Amino acid sequence: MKIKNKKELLQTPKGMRDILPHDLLYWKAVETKAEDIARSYGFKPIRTPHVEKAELFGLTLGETSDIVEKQMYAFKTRGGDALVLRPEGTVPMMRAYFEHGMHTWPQPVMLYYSGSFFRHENPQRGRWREFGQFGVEIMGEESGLSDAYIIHVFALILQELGFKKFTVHVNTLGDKECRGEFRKELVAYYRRKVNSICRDCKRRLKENPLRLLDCKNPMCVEVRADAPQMMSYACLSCRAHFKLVLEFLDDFEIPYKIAPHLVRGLDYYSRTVFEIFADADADTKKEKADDASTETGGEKTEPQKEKEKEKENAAPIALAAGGRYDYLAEVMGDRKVPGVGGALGLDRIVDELKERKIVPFKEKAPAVFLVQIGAQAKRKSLVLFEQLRKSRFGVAQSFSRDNLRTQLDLANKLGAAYALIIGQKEALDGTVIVRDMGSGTQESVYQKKVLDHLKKKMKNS
RNA sequence: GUGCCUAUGGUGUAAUGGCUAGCACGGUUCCCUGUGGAGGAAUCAGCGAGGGUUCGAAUCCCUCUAGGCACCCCA
Repeated sequence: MKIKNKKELLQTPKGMRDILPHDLLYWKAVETKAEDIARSYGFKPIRTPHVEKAELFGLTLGETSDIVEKQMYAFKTRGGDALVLRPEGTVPMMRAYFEHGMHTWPQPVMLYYSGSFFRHENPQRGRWREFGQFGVEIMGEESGLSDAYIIHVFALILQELGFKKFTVHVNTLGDKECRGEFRKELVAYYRRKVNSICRDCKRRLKENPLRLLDCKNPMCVEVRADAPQMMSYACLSCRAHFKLVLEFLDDFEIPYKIAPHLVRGLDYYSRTVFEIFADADADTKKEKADDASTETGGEKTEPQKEKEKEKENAAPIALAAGGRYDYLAEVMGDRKVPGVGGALGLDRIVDELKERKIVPFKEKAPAVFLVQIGAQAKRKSLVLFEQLRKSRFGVAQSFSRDNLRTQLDLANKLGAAYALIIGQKEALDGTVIVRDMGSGTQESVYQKKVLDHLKKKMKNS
């Protein structure tokens, strides 16, 4: 691989991106909200390495799964260890559970994490090669309450972030026995219909039959209508479990929909699986309509129209997803550890928030802007800066500038309530000019008294 | 990995194959080291890369690269 030009060198690798200051404020706000809620529901934070042993995922996700075969960032260390960038969060959690003997902790163990995960695939809407996930896990608890609890936490996070409407799609995959039964029937059914399904589905029939159910090809959708449903094959205990989950969801007043075709390909999944979609927001739709009506036609360029079309036709993207994984632990260790968990897709949530013009943080304008002219004044105002900051004032400054106009201009742009001006004269006689940026009125105050003076002013306003 | 579409300053955009690639926002400096929100001036900065067609290419063609969307897949 040759670097053909410098521009290419100055670009993030494919599917990777910088999160710039403005966007990072969104990220932080989302993470903070998620963290607050997770904490208040009893989850404890954990951080695991970005790198794990390659075999860990091979073992748990299946050597032949797409993820393991094609989508992992894998490399060998100088010592010859085969490592990978973590492609997901649940397996490392379970690894940590075993490594640190968490079965001796009070059960269930409830953890949350936030960080980057890596998947080497072609990027598209809401899918990056490095992506952020906030996840919660409940390990060591079999009851359907924990499934609903997890869903509730995610729903609450989305709600408090400002998503007015969302829907939880939920389904049960049964356990090893009843799912096996179901899968057999499903395969048998599709074998009979093999001539009416798409080519991909013919492949799925052999490799991953559960996936037959979520093919979008119209032909296959038709075939699916009469396909056997998991619910009819679920054993008594799985049914009871699912019923319990739904009852709790009712209690939590979470809008859910049973999605009989929602499946997971991996073997370690069992029983509950869910995905959460934000509904098209009424406000956003209205705004779009307004946009359209103000455009008296023909003014938008073709590419713009194309872009809008793309957006409108875009399939809804899951903001959160997860499920129960009662069989994961058995594959990894010598102990059965039931578990349930899921993750929020941070990239997608930030995208959706911006799309809906929801701003989950307050941009704080500084209360005070320090303006200084001349070397001596700079020293004085640095001292003042420290005092103000310690007293928890929002302070801004621009010590690299000397021009008074420029500094006031900046103070104005930042939206500071007051400008404190120290020049040669003030530096000498120990005063400071307090300028009200709203009214333009100013008064001269002794530097020693300026703190109290400002406190009073802020109180009154 | 496959298919379709796209690529012009930092951002958003304009230019029947033909003048020095235009405009808006932005950055910096100045008008103006002692008073911001308004002006004015200067300045920064671009045709993704390579090749071809042509007297002449931002524009047409090919390759590459990157991006978007979808497929695959989604732990």
